[in-house]
Amino acid sequence: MPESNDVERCGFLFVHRDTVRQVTEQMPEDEKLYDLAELFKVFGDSTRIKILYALFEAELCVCDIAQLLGLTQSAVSHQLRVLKSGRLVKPRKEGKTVFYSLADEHVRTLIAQGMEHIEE
Amino acid sequence: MPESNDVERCGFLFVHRDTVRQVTEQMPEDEKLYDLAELFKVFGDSTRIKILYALFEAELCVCDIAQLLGLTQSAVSHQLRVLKSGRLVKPRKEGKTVFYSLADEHVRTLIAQGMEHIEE
DNA sequence: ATAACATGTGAACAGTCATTCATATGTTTG
DNA sequence: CAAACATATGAATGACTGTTCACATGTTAT
Repeated sequence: MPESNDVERCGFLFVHRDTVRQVTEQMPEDEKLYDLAELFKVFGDSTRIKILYALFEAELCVCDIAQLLGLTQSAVSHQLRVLKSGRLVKPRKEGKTVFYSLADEHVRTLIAQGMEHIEE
Repeated sequence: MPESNDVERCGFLFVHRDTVRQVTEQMPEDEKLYDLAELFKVFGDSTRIKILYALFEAELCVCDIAQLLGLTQSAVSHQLRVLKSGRLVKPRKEGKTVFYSLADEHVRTLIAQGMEHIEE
């Protein structure tokens, strides 16, 4: 943690005090920023992205996802846990099998937006 | 890496061969999925999110960002490098100081979409 | 009840990452 | 040129993460 005394100063901020105020007023609370970073962290793994893409088309059980993507059942289960705790997918239990599907439409929009940035 | 012989099979995929086809046809190439994950990884850190939020309001130099967010100059510089290589911010050199600003509007949209998901 | 099956989970390991510290690069000023 | 300043960078460290392996849990069928 840096000193609270402003050891570092380049002089620009003193000229634009209103900018400082705007930034600090607009900035969300630390907890929200942390949560936001956590959300993006969930998208930040190619295995999880693959799983989400698979669920774009249809509800699938753990075993299906594993086969379809060439992954271990255990790996898929671990990642579904992460996706579930991020509220990106939701489970539906039917006997001994569990079907997963996208939790809401934000998932599609976010991934689509990301793809746009990649492909520009 | 799992066996190519399908050791694991739960039987559901055989019933819906068209679903398998849909998923595999719709799935982007591995490289694109990897790049997409890389992009989200850049958003997946609260320090970088803070920096982006600060740049929402105004173009800022490294020193300004450090002061404004209570971070080390070195830490900010390292993170700006990550943000720059992800094409989320762009630099503008003016003498010895370097001003950074958002690279395009996707940044705002993506963060806004993420916030929506958090706050729902 | 026992066996077969689908999924969940904990420990362990290797790889990745953010921060700090020291220092280098490049620019302006005296 | 030398000193001051803004920024960049490389190495080191501690923390976190994804996968694998072994096994536990819970369900269905015989």
